[in-house]
Amino acid sequence: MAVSGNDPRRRILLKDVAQRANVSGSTASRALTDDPRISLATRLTVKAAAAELQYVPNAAARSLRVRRTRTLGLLLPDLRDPVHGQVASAFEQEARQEGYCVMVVAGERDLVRERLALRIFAEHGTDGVAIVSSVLSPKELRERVDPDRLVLVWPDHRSLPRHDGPPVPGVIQTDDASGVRAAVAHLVDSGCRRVAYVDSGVRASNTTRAETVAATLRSRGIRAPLRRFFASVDGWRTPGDLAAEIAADLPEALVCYDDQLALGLMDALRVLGVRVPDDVGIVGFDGIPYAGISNPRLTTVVVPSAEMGRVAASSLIRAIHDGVLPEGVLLPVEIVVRESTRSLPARSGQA
Amino acid sequence: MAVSGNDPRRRILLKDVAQRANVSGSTASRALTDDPRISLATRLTVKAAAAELQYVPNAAARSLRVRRTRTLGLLLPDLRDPVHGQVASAFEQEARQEGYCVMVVAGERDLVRERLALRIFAEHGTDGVAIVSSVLSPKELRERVDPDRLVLVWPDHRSLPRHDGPPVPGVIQTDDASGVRAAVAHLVDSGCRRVAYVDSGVRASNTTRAETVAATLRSRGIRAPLRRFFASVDGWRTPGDLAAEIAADLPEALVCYDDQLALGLMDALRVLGVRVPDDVGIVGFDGIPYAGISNPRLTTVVVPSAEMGRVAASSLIRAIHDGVLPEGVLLPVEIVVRESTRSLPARSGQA
DNA sequence: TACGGTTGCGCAATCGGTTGCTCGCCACGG
DNA sequence: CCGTGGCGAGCAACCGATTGCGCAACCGTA
Repeated sequence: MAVSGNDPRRRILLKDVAQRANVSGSTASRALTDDPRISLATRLTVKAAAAELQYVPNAAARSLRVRRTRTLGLLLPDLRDPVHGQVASAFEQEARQEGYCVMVVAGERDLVRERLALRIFAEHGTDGVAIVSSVLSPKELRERVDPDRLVLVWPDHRSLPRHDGPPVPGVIQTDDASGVRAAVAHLVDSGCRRVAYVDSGVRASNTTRAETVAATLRSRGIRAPLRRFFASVDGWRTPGDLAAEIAADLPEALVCYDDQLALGLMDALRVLGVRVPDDVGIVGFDGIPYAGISNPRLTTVVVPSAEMGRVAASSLIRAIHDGVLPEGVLLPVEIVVRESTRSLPARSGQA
Repeated sequence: MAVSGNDPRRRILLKDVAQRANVSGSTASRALTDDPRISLATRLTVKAAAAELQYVPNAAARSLRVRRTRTLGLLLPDLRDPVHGQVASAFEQEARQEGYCVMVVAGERDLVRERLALRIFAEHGTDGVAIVSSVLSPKELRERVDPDRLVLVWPDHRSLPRHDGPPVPGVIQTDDASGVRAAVAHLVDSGCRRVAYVDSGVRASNTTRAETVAATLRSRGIRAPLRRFFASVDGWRTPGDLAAEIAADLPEALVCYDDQLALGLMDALRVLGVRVPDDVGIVGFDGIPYAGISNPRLTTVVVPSAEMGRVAASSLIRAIHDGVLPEGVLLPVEIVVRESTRSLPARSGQA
């Protein structure tokens, strides 16, 4: 009565389950998907057989037929970066909860690699694609990927046009401008007038953000032109070099492109004997975990990275089901004041 | 004479390419894979047709037939953690270079989720699976996944038996013990005798590492029993609580389970007015980027995270091709002495 | 001219599920 | 007693690429 066949360790197919349950393959298939046409008794029999045999369906065969893979593509610049790690983590978690799995490619901010990634996604027939901070233009992206199955995640709206207008469908952004304004306002309120902006690099320059800094300063009655520094010029420069340039004519406060830069700068300034916040205030951007435990702790604009990933996944999945892209989202940011900036000057009671 | 069919935007199939090149589907297939049986002329024609039509092969159909997906599964605890981010990044990069793409699942140190991940990998027919620091036992893992297509990556050999023996095939580890010994030796050399070990948690306790600390101390003639602290007991405790416990009877130096813990502890100790390294020395483990720019900069045992990911991927791919698992690898670690520990007291010349 | 050997390519089966359509069976109503 | 309807299940086509086998054309040689 033992049922085990003559095969040693062949993979179990639907056919085997059907045989075990004394039904046809079609019935077995329908039973496993709870097709109402199949009687409850049969359904249970089939499921029991499947469980006993440890049946594992073949996704390739299935998706060949149904033209869906329950797979999402995620393209991001770098998995090492804490922000993108957060985004990827939340994206994957949300996707998994919805029964999707995620194919990840790190494009490394390289045009060729990113295009290749999109092609891989196409070959594998991902049901949807999410793209984080691509170096490809939104236009090109929408050409290469079905725009109805595409969400764009722009934690920093770099290279994406103004985000002040109405939300663009399928685009998930953070309210950077508000964050920058809050940061500058905080600095001005605490008595700083000579505020400079430290950008990541000349090429990847975030002009929009610098402009927001400048505009906010002007709106506070500070007319002096905004000083800008660049963390990288024509390749790379060490934080030390950057710090030296800054220390040569120290502003009262620095707004940095992101926390990583801010933290690196703090370290380099310390080497030069520049004290934070006494000699210069520093504000970061992103709110990475380490900003909360640095010495001094970093004042920063906290971006909801995890939320971005989660929203990206759920929007994408909704788009797949409904066939139409959900409205764009503009996520709020929040400034968290810590030790790297001075508190209000007038009433200098508090530390 | 225009060739364009009557279809609007149907996906291009191999059939279409074949038609365009006036050959059969089989010939088209072989031409695209550079089968030597196909004449050069035909090959070029077919490739030109494919390029013109922007043909994208259907991976599902292909893998259904050839029983290979050129996909690897990567299961790790968490994508947010800098170490795992490094591993994942390097793994993905190496895999991509070899023409494989990666399906990532974060198991969140949860048995159910990890098992589910393995099932997903099975359904999708990943050609191989890499597992980083699973909560599943190596035994169970090898039961659920073809052991010849499985590599285990254990950055911290937690829950994996001794790694002092010969390397186990398919297992990639770091030489933790050497790192710990080096760390303790450094502390003792710089004059510390009352060294304590701060573990991550009671449950996830890394007894092996604590034992190594103890053994090294003994070998240096320090007979006092090793004091141990735990970053989490029955759930969670704040770094502040932990720091308070430690500060109550301050050792001369702390060896921490990892950098994240060490950095958090430094912050909490600072709040309590404990100075590092003057009042207590601190050594971390992992060598995450922030350890190099913290204040004070953290002395730590640097683990080659990226190398682990890279080796994992290349080992796995070799296993897939050769059908047999490459030898296990024990990667060296390196202690980097920075500011969080005092330098040599007596002959304070060399580091 | 006939024949064996190459060379170049096509036919059709195949991978493993899914699904439109059909069919048998049974109960019920006329 | 026969027609009708509904229920449950099976047949066979299909998804799109790969590949074993066979075949035709063409070569050279006797």
